[in-house]
Amino acid sequence: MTPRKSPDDADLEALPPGLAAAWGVVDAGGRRGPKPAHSVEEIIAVATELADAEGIAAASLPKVAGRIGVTTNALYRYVSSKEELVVLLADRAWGDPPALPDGDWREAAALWSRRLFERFLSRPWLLDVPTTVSLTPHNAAWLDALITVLRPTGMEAQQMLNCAYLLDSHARYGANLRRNTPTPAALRRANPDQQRAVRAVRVFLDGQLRSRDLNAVADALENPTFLSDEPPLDGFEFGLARILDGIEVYVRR
Amino acid sequence: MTPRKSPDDADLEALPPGLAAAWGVVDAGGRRGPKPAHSVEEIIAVATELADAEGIAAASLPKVAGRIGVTTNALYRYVSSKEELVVLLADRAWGDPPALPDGDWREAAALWSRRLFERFLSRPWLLDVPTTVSLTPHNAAWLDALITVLRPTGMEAQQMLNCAYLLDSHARYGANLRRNTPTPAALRRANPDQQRAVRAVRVFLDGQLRSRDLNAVADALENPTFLSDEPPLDGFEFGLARILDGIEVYVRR
DNA sequence: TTGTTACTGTGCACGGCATGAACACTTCAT
DNA sequence: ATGAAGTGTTCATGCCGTGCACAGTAACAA
Repeated sequence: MTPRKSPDDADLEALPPGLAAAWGVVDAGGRRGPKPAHSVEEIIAVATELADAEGIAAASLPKVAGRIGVTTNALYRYVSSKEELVVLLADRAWGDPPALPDGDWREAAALWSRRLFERFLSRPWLLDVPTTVSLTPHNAAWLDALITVLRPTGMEAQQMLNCAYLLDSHARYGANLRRNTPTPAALRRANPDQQRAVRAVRVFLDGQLRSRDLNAVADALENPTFLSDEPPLDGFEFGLARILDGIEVYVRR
Repeated sequence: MTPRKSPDDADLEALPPGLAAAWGVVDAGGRRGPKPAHSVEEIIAVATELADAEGIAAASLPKVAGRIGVTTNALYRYVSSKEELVVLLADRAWGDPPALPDGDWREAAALWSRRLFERFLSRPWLLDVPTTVSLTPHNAAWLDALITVLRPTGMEAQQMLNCAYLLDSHARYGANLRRNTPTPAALRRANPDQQRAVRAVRVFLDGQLRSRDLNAVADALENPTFLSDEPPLDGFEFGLARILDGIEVYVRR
């Protein structure tokens, strides 16, 4: 099931760090010596816990190792570098793509983007992972799911990819915005200090913007911005609708 | 010209690090003691050089200090933390927004997004700056420029902001993609090692994708992806056209 | 059985990073 | 002139990722 290194594979050395590992392609080594006491899976799981709890910076090698009960350097027996660990971490965090209805590409694409958005909301640290290695298994599975439902539109492969980029980009950006700007509801739930901080930023920015004649922005920021609580009006859904409309225009030639 | 701290300002302590500094709001301190031998401007300029040359990681406090000819800790007399420096760095890198034609909102918005895209291409490290502090002066000026040309569409302030987010998001994502995936032309210019690396990735991914029945993706990747060289066909322009179409549909109700 | 070999986890070490605290020195306000 | 405020340096701490030598262990070869 899991592909192994074989002579006809391209030179694995030339691949960016983590790529081969993410796809499960590793020279599985002989079986001499002590059995490893742990596993890459365990390491990823622990790192994920840490990242979930305190952000990506908390998933450092010393902290992961400490929680596993092992020296930092022992991790290098499982993972060739920090970067590789992060790639594996990110791939795992994507998880499996949702099942998409076929028949209505627009509805399917909307669902795809919403699910992705929610993924990013629930694992905000995923937004902090640099996206140098583009395609890893889970990641690719998401992409495949989307392209599959887009095919009936008759678009070319290129353009389907570009549509996927649009929807992915939007989900990321929206999730990032929401992370930095709590919704009114979340704000009401927040502690007084946080509420005061948010208010301070608003007041400060309004003052600065107006004093520099950036009134267009100041006006737009007056009522709390991106994500209101009601889905049909919030920024994510608005942008999603625009993107889908734009694609629809294109599909209808 | 430069606003100073005054008693009626909101509590500056509650603001995220760098925000107040970015807007030039600082308690300007007495004028006792030795004159500073350097300036925040100089520090930012040096840090920008370093970031331009070797990426954001090269703009570390020791390196900046070293190049200025001063101890690392001396920088703390000008900047209260690394984070603040990065915010200032990013704001400066945005630069001034382009002049936009009025009369045709669509053309203006397209121009805005293209210019932003180019900005990100020429300063890729800007994509690595976490966007926690959203609005800084240059940044806000860009936003203001766009909103100003969108106003004639009659959209509400909220929706204009959301459109700005769409265009910003697209520019960022596109620039990031291109950074990781050289265009065919750039690839031809690259050295043999890089060419081999890119080819290795392509071959590897194709193999992996097909062996997992992710053929939709594999097919889409067959011909080199996002950004071809000819503007009307590349991924950025495609996505931009979709977004603008989507906005146009909305504007025409 | 006895090496030999490959692999494990540990200990030690390094250099880089952001940042804090004490200090000597300089300049201006009083 | 004196003292407060502000400058840059020195010393220090605690993180981080990573390389290397080592002792131990388990499978294979003789």
